[in-house]
Amino acid sequence: MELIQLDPYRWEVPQDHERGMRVPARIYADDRLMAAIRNDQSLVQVVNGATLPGIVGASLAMPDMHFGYGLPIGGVVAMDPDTGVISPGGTGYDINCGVRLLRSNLVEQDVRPRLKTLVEELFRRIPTGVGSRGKLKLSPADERAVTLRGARWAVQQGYGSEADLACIEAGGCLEGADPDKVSSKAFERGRSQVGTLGSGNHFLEVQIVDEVFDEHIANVFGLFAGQIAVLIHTGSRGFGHQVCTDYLVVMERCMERYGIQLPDRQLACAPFRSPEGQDYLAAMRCAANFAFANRQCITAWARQVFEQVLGMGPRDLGLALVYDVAHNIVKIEEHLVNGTRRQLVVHRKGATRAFPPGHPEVPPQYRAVGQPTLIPGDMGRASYVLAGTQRAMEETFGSTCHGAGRALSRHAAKRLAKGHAIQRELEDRGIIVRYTGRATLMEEIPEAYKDVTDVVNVVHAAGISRKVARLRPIGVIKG
DNA sequence: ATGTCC
Repeated sequence: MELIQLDPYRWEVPQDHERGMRVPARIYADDRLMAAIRNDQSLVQVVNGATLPGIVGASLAMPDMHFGYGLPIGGVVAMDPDTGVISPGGTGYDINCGVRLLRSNLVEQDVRPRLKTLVEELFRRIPTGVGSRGKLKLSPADERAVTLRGARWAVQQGYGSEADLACIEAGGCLEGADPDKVSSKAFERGRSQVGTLGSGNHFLEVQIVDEVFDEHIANVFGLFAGQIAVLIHTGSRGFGHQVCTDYLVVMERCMERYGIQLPDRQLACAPFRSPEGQDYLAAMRCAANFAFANRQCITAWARQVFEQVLGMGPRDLGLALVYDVAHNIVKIEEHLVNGTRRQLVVHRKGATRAFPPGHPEVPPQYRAVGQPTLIPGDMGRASYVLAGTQRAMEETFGSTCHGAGRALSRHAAKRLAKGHAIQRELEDRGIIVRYTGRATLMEEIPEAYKDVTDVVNVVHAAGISRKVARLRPIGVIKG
């Protein structure tokens, strides 16, 4: 297909009517990242996204893009609510997979002597792995409350504070969730999974702020070089997975009736205003709220572990929430399209909201500098804190990348990891790792990922977010 | 990502 380089960081596949494209596809990458993308199936997927009814602007892909279900991971598509569709594959299986960052009053020498104990206690207290079950015993009524109230439910149970809620995307609770649109099977799978980490690239890391790129914004976010921080990466576990599974079936059944034809059945979708579309939206919001509550509970336990292991009180620790972002979600947002304010159905799938300075949805304490945007990398290299920009608002519906992005398939990663003592190799570099699944650790070997620094440099240079700080892991727990 | 095939 035709792929035109617009500038050093932007590429376009022009609208091709024969392919059914309604808009162009646009990809953010430099030459090196594009070399990996060019012959990848994910390029076909971002082009396929351009065929979705009602799509506005362009089908977008971030530099961490890689192959996913239907749309690439790293994709952003925005639809007109009156003429467009909503697509479960445009959000992904792990609804509201996301990340939250806690800052602290600590520096490395405060934790290094107790680091092994700290990581072991975090691992003991926070359930990890596929099928992991938490210590919370929820009644069906409790679980419904989780889906309606999100992180607020967790705070009301004593897990964290009101101050935390102010530092979560959407306040940790999406309006319009309807548990009656969620299957009993999803509720059964989720019942024991609030407050669990899961598997794959999900993790809790103890990190050090390794380099500050923007002193002013870092200061506003409460970050400084040498500081200890905690990054928590998890989602809606089996609950969201089941919601996605259920609604893919619903959409596949109704697409023909709505006269929707697409190049890939994995893009299954329904008109946004249809009953099926609205039901998915309400169920997706339940799963998003489940994930916000999940991260909130884990946060409370992480704080307790720090207090016990370091023998410090909460005020001295200062483990305050910097921010919590969703990576896989559908949001109804207002955007300027060719000079006109419009409500749009924004699908972010492996992409992060990056709202600019002055945006009303950025918490007041950060509003002058833009929304904190959290980019987890692999467990051996780094993660980043970025800030949202006006250019993101103008070009990417206020979105940026979400992580390093896989360079190797899980199978290829396992093959590469054979013969590596991953845990020991990381420990030799001062990174303590505790994990549940050996196979997962192999799939997550740092070399399986693109270098998150390359990805972040592209979104920074393209102007769709601004580099604030780099963090490096010293303690990791994984599923 | 996921009770990694009910």
